[in-house]
Amino acid sequence: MLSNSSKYAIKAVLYLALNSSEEKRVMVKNISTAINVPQAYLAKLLQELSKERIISSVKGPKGGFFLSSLNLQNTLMDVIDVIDGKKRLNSCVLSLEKCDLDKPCPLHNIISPVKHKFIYNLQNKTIKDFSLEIKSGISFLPL
Amino acid sequence: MLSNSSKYAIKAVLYLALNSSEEKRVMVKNISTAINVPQAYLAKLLQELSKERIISSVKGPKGGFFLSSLNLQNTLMDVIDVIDGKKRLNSCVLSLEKCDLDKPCPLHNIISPVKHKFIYNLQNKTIKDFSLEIKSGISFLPL
DNA sequence: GTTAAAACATGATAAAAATCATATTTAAGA
DNA sequence: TCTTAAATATGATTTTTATCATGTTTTAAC
Repeated sequence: MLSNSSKYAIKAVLYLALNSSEEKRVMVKNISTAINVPQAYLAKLLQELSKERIISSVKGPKGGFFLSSLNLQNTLMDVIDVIDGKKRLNSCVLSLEKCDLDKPCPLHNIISPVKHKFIYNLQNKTIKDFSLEIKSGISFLPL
Repeated sequence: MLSNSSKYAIKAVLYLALNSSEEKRVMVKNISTAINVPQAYLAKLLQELSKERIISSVKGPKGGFFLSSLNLQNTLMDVIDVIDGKKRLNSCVLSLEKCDLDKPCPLHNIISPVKHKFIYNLQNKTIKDFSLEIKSGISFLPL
């Protein structure tokens, strides 16, 4: 469903949503220990996200990664799209090309409703929305 | 969520449910072309399922794979367990160890309800149930 | 301007998943 | 009993994913 890379990227982005700002940049090292993801690997992921303007960064001393208020308007689907590409999430559980409402595969009806809700949320809730939920104790970011 | 291997295995088992019987065995070659999966790879998967008694087989000429009436009582979860192991489906979307009802991760509430429904169906509907649904036109097995 | 701290770029390695190949065993049928 | 058709067993190869390593560029602070 989601690649490891996407999971890492989501965790990192949510971490930044909670712990960074224009003025308070965070460096890979700190993010990686906080969310428990190998540093060099995470660095690569963050660079991709940065290149696609999903997150922000500044080089040099006192530099690091952060989310601008514009970045906070992105969705987790934007993150996933950059890391996994668009196809992965949208394909049928059994990877059947021809599976659709008219000719649903045997697992379609079981999984379809959840998946749509899942995708709907991923592409409609902003990163800011998620961070607010975490701040208010509705959800959590354990390691 | 499901590995490619599991998807292949599920397709093969459902194919057998519809097209085989104690007397009418089907050989890998025919299954593989029917469900569009590489023959040698599928052979390996079927052998694992056979060893675990999820499906039945006889060697030699006129041999092949089939589902006994006992086999038809198995569930797709049995298939998945053999191919992917038990952990894969049950883990959190973000692979967070500590994600649970008490401390749900940000995606937990979005995906949890229907995932449970999915898993419930996988382990409670028999392969026979699925084949009946296909026979009655409720669901389909395209390629 | 020199130094140092950070992201950025690129590529090498390792591990896992998917795929292919080949020899062995079993059983039917002549 | 011999041949042949099938599954079975085993392992090699390829591809993808995950991980590691190292050099380059940018920028703050002195």
